[in-house]
Amino acid sequence: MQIATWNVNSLSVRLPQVLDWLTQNPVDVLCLQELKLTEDKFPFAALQAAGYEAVALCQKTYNGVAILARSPLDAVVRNIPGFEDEQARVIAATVLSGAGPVRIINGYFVNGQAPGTDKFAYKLRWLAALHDWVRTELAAHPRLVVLGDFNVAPEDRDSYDPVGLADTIHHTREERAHFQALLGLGLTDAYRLFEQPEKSYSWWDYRMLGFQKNRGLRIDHILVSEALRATVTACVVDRAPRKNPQPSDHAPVVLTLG
DNA sequence: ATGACGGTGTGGCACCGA
Repeated sequence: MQIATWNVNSLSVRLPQVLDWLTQNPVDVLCLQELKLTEDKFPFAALQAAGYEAVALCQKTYNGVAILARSPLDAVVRNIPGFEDEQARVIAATVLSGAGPVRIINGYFVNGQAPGTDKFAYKLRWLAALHDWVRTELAAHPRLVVLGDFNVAPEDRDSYDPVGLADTIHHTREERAHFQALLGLGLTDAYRLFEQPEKSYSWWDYRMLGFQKNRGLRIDHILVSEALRATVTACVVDRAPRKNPQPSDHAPVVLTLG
């Protein structure tokens, strides 16, 4: 079973690339972030023609998340229960697999702009609410995957310039503590279960030849619960779509379960 | 210190992302 995450930075613009990628990478589940469209514009028909059902939480212009799957999606939850939020950032669903159901929580985590801003305070509140909700989800669904654009570089090796960017957004102690708190619930960063290339990232700035110079951050993550951990056989970043014309600034991350 | 690039909206630029 393969489960992938990809921040597409506008599904309207990137739909042809998503369909092309799915043809080359027929994963069982693809989780998308930054759809930037309303539900009436969501391409349900095109995805269904490609073999995928979809559930989405949409918002005009900003945010928006979706789960695409080859098998039926069940028990859908939109946003964090009990956390008032005007922004469309989370969708959860259960997918069936041969080995049993897998619970998926797909998040477009708050960016946070800069420490000290209202947006940063919102990011920390949002992360705290997510943590509490993930604990209850994990209790109900032992086979759990939490994935998406976390907007956190968990460690110095996840940043092209950990010294120059120390204590700036994605690199702060508070954000990293929240990431560690998620791991503390019994989740594992699947990417780090394996030897990976040095300086491997999932996002590169559009400006200043960021991708060509590999000035990036690893901020897109896939966390797996204890019950799934032993079944993980691979986790990779697929840099190929970042080389497309008109690419998203993020690359997909792909998890393989044995 | 700033902006660089790209997407969206009802625009002639501003806002946002990371």
